[in-house]
Amino acid sequence: MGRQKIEIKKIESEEARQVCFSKRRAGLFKKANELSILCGAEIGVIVFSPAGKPFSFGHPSVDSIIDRFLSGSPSPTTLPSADRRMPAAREMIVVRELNRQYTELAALLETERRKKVVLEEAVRVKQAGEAALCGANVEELGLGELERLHKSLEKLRRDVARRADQLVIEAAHARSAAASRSTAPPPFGVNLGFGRGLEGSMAFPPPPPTAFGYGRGLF
Amino acid sequence: MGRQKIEIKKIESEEARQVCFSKRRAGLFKKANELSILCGAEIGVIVFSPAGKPFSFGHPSVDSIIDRFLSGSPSPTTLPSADRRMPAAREMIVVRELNRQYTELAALLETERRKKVVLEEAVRVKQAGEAALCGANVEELGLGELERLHKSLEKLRRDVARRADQLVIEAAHARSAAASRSTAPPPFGVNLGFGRGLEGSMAFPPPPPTAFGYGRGLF
DNA sequence: AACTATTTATAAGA
DNA sequence: TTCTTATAAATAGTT
Repeated sequence: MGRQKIEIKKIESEEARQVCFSKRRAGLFKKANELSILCGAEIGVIVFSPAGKPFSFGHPSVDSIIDRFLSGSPSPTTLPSADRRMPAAREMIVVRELNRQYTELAALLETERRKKVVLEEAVRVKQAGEAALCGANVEELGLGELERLHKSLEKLRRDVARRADQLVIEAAHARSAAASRSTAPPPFGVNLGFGRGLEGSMAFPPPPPTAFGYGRGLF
Repeated sequence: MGRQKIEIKKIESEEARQVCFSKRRAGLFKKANELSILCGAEIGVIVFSPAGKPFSFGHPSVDSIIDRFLSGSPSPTTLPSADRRMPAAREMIVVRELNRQYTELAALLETERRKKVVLEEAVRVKQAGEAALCGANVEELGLGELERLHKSLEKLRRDVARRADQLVIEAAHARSAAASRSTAPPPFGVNLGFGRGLEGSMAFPPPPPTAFGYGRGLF
């Protein structure tokens, strides 16, 4: 829906995928909100981004929707009753092992990501700085080159300043960075992240007056 | 969206409301499906019609989404409500979910590592070129180095601006950028003995065998 | 993040 | 409910 029709298949470009995800998630939540208001329906939407970050929309709240759904449906997915005998011992060990590996991997990933950021910065600085640092021969440059160099230097200067700030911050929060990673402020009344207690119905500007049984009560 | 614009407020006519609900529910599910495919996101949508009838869409399945959402949220209020049903089966689901997350993380880590390799290569190339050009060694971009670089860049920028004012045009100085190359993707595979993370069950298009995955048709 | 050319979704009507 | 159609919305690609 835009400049060109696209095929509905996985977007390969990571960046494009992220952009598309943000746009369409917003669109999806808007649609859900409109449906709940227009038709007095109760709706819950949960989305995990490709990176695994959870987003949710709920009217009146995601949890109330989930509760209603679970209590109303006798869980059809559960496997045949084949493992009711010895659940605890072995299972617990496995769970713990999985948890351990998970944590380990997560830490590793975090480390790699930090390294990557530094490397990316290094590449950028080198790219732009190469000409600058080695350009003791400014006197030889023409006007066009000078203008271009000037622009890139402005940008580089900002980048470097930002990078310096980042390093200071990273140094301070290197340890706690893995745990709390909230980045975006709540666009509208939806949950961003795992935090509880902030969800609810007030999804868009006009909080639905609701004359249909469910209030905006958070339940 | 149609013959005329409508205000987003509750539709009074019962019939019109029902029609609108059907159309928009279909639209919402379609959007959810597209998002899950395009962006590789996991999505669950639950809708209760004004009459109280439940509809759901899930990729890979509503239940897996709910489970992931609940297990990811250390909430004292939500976990109990979902946990009071089938303890044994839930354990299994948790294990599967952990395994799924593990696999996902491993893939993510692999992606990051590959990127890092490419970046390292780029840095090496740049380093060689730079050393050849001016002998400067900026490999370790610590905070101190960045500060110095920042200062020198500011100065250089001023010099350039001044230089531009003189409008001295001389011979152009062309310099081609260093090329970057990609490296071979090393294999990566870790998995415990637990089959697949998820039983791609009632999903939308992926598992074509089963009927269309949305709607649980209770009541 | 903002902008548009297009594609989609959908409100009415049949 | 389903189909059609005029029009409002969403959004892909671009900047």
